[in-house]
Amino acid sequence: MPELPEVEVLARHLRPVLRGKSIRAVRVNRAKILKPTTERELKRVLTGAKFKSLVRRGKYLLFDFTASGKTVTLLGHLGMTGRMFVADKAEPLPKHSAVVFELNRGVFVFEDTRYFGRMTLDLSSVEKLGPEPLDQDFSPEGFARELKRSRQPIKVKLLDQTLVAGVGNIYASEALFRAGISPKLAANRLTFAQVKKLHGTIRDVLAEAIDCGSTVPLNFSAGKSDGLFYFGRAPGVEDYYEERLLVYDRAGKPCVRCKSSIKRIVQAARSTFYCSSCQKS
DNA sequence: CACCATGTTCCTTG
DNA sequence: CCAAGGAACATGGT
Repeated sequence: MPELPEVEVLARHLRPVLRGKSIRAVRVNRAKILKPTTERELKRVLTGAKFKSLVRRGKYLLFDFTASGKTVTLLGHLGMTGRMFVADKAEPLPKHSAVVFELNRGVFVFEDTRYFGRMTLDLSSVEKLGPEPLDQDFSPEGFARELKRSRQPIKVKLLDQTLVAGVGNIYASEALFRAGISPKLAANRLTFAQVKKLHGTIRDVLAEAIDCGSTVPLNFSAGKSDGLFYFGRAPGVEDYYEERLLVYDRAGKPCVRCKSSIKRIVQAARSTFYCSSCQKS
């Protein structure tokens, strides 16, 4: 599920749901998710803690709690398949519930089929992140400066979270298509005009995804439909939202702009989708 | 059985 | 120290 927009939508959903909640008990079903925090440590620090606030940074969620006068921060990351939701205590937990926080009312569940996600007290990953793409400090000039230092293909470079935080495999392809830039172009070969264009399309594509996700009725309770989907993917909402992913997972389908066939290539062991006619350089 | 999947980190190589 | 490439992590869908 998770690139920046999905995580942002999740944060907006969770904030009011967690307001006023305290942690009665912590259950850990898969300690690997806590790394490098230990199960003991997590329980010691968070049992009895009261939820204060939630901030998204890149694809990470930072939960602040107050525990015996002090603030403790819990860092969450959804990995590839993670989900977080608050449900009634009586509801059956999904199969891969890695960590379950029992609240004064209900349970806060971190579920992750592939267990690539994180729920930890170690905040070091967040310190390495680049600027927030939707904030002012993400400037075309700074972006250009960083791109100049790399010879990697631009698509691969966009996945580097120290360059800009929150862009993932789907929106990287989408932003490049909108900018008309080839995913294979070396980062340091982009013209400043291209950098400015890409800077804009990154912001646009992420902002639109957030808007779109924010208006989808959300139901994060256990079960299949948790409401967090990419553009146009939510079952039952096709009627409301036009398909917004213009290239991702559209190999062989006609380009929305020029009708030529969308290509799939592999870069850094990940799929890249693009239009070889609209994205020549 | 084969291949694919929204992400990050660790290890190696240059 | 740095950039870059590749494997590893674990499970499920097609």
